[in-house]
Amino acid sequence: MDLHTTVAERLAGGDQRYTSNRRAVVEVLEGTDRPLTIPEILEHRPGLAQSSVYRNLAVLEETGVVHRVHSSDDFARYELAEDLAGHHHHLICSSCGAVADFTVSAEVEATLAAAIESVSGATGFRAEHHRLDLVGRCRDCA
Amino acid sequence: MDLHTTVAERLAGGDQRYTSNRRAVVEVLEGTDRPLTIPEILEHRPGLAQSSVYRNLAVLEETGVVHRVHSSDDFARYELAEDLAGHHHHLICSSCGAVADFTVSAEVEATLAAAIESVSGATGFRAEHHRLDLVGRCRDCA
DNA sequence: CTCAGTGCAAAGGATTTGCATGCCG
DNA sequence: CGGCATGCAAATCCTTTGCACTGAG
Repeated sequence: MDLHTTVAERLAGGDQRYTSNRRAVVEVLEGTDRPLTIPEILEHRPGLAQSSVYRNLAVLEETGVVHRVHSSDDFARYELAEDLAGHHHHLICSSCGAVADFTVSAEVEATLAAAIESVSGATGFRAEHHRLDLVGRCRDCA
Repeated sequence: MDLHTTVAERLAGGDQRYTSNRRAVVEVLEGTDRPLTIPEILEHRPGLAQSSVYRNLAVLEETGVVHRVHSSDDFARYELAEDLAGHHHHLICSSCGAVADFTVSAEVEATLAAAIESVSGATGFRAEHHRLDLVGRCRDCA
């Protein structure tokens, strides 16, 4: 299924429109392999108003189209939701806040999933998903 | 080795003093099983000045005594560094931002460590540590 | 004495919101 | 037409900083 069709349907399910501004944001996120900050998104589409990007990302997050990532700096980062971009993890630079994607083998994921399952049952916490991040120094900051 | 002795030494190593305000912050973090926000720390020690807590937490973080945790809300949370409080993971509520601690078995940790090792080699990223978080709804928000 | 630490108040800065306008449905 | 989306600017709010004062060494 086409990404934009899926996004349009997901927005429609939340009584939201797939406007050109929202499509622009999705296209920017579609064309990258790491989460982007709002300033970075604005660099890709200089015509967009900052406040609209903030508002549209909020709508897209509520609708399950994008996902917000917190790093070590003051900027929130956004990426397409996992069911749209695939399950992956993040390398987070503790110095500059840069974030890159990476994946691990299916066996490791299975081990994780099993461990998480047992934790959920024991705590009354209803897990939606897990996050495995690597924190360290990126090549530039090393 | 006593916690406060260790903290004092670690601060001294960074040419910092272990003042009563800093000790108060460490004592609050010592007496909890989850990361705390600055407002929460101030509730435990109403006499402290907010700006001093911010500044002291910054010093304690640079010295490797405490660790900053980002959640889903706008508040940074702080806990004792892993080598002081033990390696653990976080349950993060996607609704209210609450954070709780949990641990997984040594086997799972070993699997993770091996997977992380291979990723580090492949990317030029120098990993300092990993973060495995569970995101979902806490009991109150479920 | 000296200088890091402290407290108060003011400033910073990412993010949010009010309001008038434009556009999709 | 009606209501959501948009853009600009102003407001929010966690966090940081300037500055004068205090206290430990």
